[in-house]
Amino acid sequence: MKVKATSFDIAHLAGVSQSTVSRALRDSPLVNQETRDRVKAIAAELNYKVDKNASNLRQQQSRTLALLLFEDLTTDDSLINPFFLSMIGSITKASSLAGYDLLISFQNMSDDWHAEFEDTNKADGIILLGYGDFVDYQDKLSQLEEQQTHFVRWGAEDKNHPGLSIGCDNFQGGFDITQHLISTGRKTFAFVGGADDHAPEFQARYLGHCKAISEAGLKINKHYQVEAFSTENSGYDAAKSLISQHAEIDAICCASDLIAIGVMQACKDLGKRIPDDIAVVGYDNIPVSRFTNPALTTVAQDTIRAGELLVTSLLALINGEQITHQSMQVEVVQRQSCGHK
Amino acid sequence: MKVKATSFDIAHLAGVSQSTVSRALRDSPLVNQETRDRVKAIAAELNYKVDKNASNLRQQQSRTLALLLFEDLTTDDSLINPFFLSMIGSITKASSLAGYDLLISFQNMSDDWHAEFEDTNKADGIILLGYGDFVDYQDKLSQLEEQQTHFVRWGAEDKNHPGLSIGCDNFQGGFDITQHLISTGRKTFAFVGGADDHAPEFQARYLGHCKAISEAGLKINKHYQVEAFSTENSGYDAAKSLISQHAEIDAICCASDLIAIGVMQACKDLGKRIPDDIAVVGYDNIPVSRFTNPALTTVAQDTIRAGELLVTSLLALINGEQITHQSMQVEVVQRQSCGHK
DNA sequence: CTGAAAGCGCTTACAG
DNA sequence: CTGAAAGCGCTTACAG
Repeated sequence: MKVKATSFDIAHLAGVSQSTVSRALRDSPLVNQETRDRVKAIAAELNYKVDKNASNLRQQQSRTLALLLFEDLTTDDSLINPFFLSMIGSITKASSLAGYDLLISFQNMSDDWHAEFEDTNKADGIILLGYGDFVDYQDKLSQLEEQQTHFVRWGAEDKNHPGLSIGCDNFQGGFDITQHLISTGRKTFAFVGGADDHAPEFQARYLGHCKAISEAGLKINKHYQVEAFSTENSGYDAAKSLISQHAEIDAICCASDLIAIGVMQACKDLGKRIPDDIAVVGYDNIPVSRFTNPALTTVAQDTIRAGELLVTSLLALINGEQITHQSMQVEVVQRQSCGHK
Repeated sequence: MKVKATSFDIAHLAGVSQSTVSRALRDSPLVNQETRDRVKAIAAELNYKVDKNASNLRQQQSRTLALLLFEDLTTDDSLINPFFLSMIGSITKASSLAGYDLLISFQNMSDDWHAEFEDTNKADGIILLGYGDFVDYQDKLSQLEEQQTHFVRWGAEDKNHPGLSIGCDNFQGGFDITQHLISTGRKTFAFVGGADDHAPEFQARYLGHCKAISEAGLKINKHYQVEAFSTENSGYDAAKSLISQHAEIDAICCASDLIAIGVMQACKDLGKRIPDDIAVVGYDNIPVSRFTNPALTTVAQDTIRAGELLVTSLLALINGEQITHQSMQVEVVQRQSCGHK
């Protein structure tokens, strides 16, 4: 087994006290420059690294953030929503930039709530990501708040929901893309994705969608909204029955790109041409959306920015600053699936 | 600020010593059952959680694994290969099952090598994931080995490469899928994806591909192999020039599904029908491969199993057991892009 | 500018 | 079965 050097070993070799070693390594101005250099040189030579457990224990902080991902919909690991994966990437990057490590944990709603990361001093704060069932969620959030855990959540704001959330303007996104569809002459709109309060993000997109329709003087038909959670399969199944029952639909707004990919497949299997017979649009602008056939028109959320915002807000919270809900802009990305030329 | 209970607080309330509290909480048989229950009850009431920093420091272990992801190809966060995302999922699951937390870090090859996770006692071992440039990689691996860091790597085995690796049989995968293509009557094969020793996984797939071709008595044409790294764009660009120069090609094997998606797009843009004019097959069986149009024939790697294997092997290594390279089986998944009916 | 000392909150030999 | 004590490896007031 390898035996690690401690600050005492360095002190011994440098002929100074251990406290001086500790100060030198942390670049304390209290230490003579020459001493500092000498200590650092020896530390480098011994391949010395500060023991984080000791340092964290002493400082009562971990310089670590925990990212909890919820995805109750499925037990299949491969179905992680690519949008969240982008978020994982940007969150990881943002926390590393801030000098924090990132613990990650996938959880089912049904799981024991693993949010003891902060309680055990393994993390200074928690980021929550996921479109799990929001109603179940609520309780757990309250619990976190009660324990005075520092956390931020990606998602819709909700007056009566505890904690801080950062999210995109889902209502606006649903509105914008639907308006775009209307401007290209579509008349009969369907929406695939849950629109109840169990999935507030999807609901907001749906409400924006509806607003655009009524503003245009078109009719909203309740039967044209069908439930789906964010997987290709779920979208496929939902669209198949929807379209076969309602041949008059000429545009489908999907609550996510994953759903849209399934919906497009269903259209093809039913002999509907996209976009000639029917327009299909998504939401998220996941990487593959440019490569579907036809390329998917969708709503982009800036995941880079989102990751940064999540991390900086959480850090602010940890530092005791006052933070409020933030809503980010969205943008319609026009491709071919809507018939846009 | 919340003030956390310590084991001393519990000791006080339970009327026992702090050492007894510690033992009781760890379910030591040394402690009287009744005392144990009482201590636990009080701990639960105070919402007490063992301080991991203190506990880890004392035990000189962290019960944490670090997952390092390399992806040098791009600075765009959204382009994380979905295959790796599946792996992240299964690794997270496997480590949580083993009672370990998971630190995650995306790194560029150019980065300072962050593998001090183990040196700082933040992690007991490291899992390396990524198809970065293997030649650069090599040095860093040697360094890890020198420092006696515990690590396992996802990927091809390489005689002269340091450390333990777990991977799928890429050669066999390349062989099997090419053979399948041959059996459907294709004659002129191209391969899109790097085939040099900078990307040994891709290379192995290519070599398997070549073996199948020569075994069938067909001709291998060097010009039909073009470089690409694992993104849709890269595949698209590679295929566009390949196909326009060599109209005779009737089958393209891609080193990854992402590449294949780009290749399919290029085929379409050039007016080639898939699979009628040209067959396209991928590698990885990422979730979206079922939803491309036509659905992509590909090679499946069992990511669930891979994640488990990676974690259990690493833990064995940490426990000082002797471990050797493991190669997992692959399986051809037949869909429509190869012309299979 | 430097050192001796206390203490972060645990776990675990050691003694009874 | 239980307690007093040492110690994991740091950081940082305190004193000089």
